[in-house]
Amino acid sequence: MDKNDAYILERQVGFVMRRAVQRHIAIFSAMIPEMTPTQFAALAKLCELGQASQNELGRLTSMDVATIKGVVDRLRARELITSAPLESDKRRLMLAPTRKGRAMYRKYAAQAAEVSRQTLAPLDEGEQRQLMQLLERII
Amino acid sequence: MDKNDAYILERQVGFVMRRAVQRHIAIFSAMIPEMTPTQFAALAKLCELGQASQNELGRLTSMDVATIKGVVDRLRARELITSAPLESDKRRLMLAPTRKGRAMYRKYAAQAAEVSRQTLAPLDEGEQRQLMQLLERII
DNA sequence: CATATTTTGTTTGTGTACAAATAGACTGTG
DNA sequence: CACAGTCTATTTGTACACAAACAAAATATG
Repeated sequence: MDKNDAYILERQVGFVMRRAVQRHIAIFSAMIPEMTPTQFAALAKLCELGQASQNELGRLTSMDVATIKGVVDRLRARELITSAPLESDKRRLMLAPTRKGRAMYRKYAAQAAEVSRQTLAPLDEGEQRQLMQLLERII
Repeated sequence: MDKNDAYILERQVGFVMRRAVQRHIAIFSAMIPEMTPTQFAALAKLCELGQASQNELGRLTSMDVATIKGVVDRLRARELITSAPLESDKRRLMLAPTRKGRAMYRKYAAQAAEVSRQTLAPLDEGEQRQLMQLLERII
């Protein structure tokens, strides 16, 4: 293999993104030890929607069926959301935030925004916008 | 909460990066179903080094002690690497790729590079460089 | 030299993440 | 209406990822 096409782990997008996500999660759990980024994402989306089926919530938060089930189970165990089968479509499990869940969301929304700011802190504003736009295009 | 500081999940770096990583992993496992990105990373780094202790390999691939142990166990189970306690320092577990492991690495190195290309394919060359540089700065 | 500290590795527990198989409920089409 | 196909949710199994607690070995320091 030539020097020019050597596989250099540190220069692969996947590796760099993985490390960036690791740092982000570390910042998140330092700022908000009460819940994980995934749990907060699901709670936030459900608060935004008011209610949603488990499947719907999974799609909107990019979690597959098995993953969203686990997240929902844990949020429900902590009484942050409720779930009930839908009368008009018995396949679907309708979810809604509890009062406690909405309070939790309100309490941490500002902190969660701050997590994003800290994650991007090494960059100036223009670079932050750039990074976000580039990332959105490789999704 | 004001409209301007509403928490919009889709605009948070963490969420966007998580989705980008998901897409990357999907591309990887389509191109290289034989092993995971993590396993390939560990194998690639070990092939580059020739040998390394488990801890060392973990640090260089950004995996914590528990994670690297699992990855090493699976690579060893497939006889892609060997491990042996070091005589001069009995705490350390020295790892080295087997012939089979090196062959596996050689076989897939080009494909792994192609995974990175496909992940970045929506961007032109300048944008790809930009994204990589920005990501490296938020690690 | 003795012991406090650090380093390396293991174990356990929790939480994503995804594939594949299953079951029940709905929808569309003949 | 019947039934094939689709949708929703669950279950199981595998694989990261990290925290915390532990043990053994090495190193540092007094």
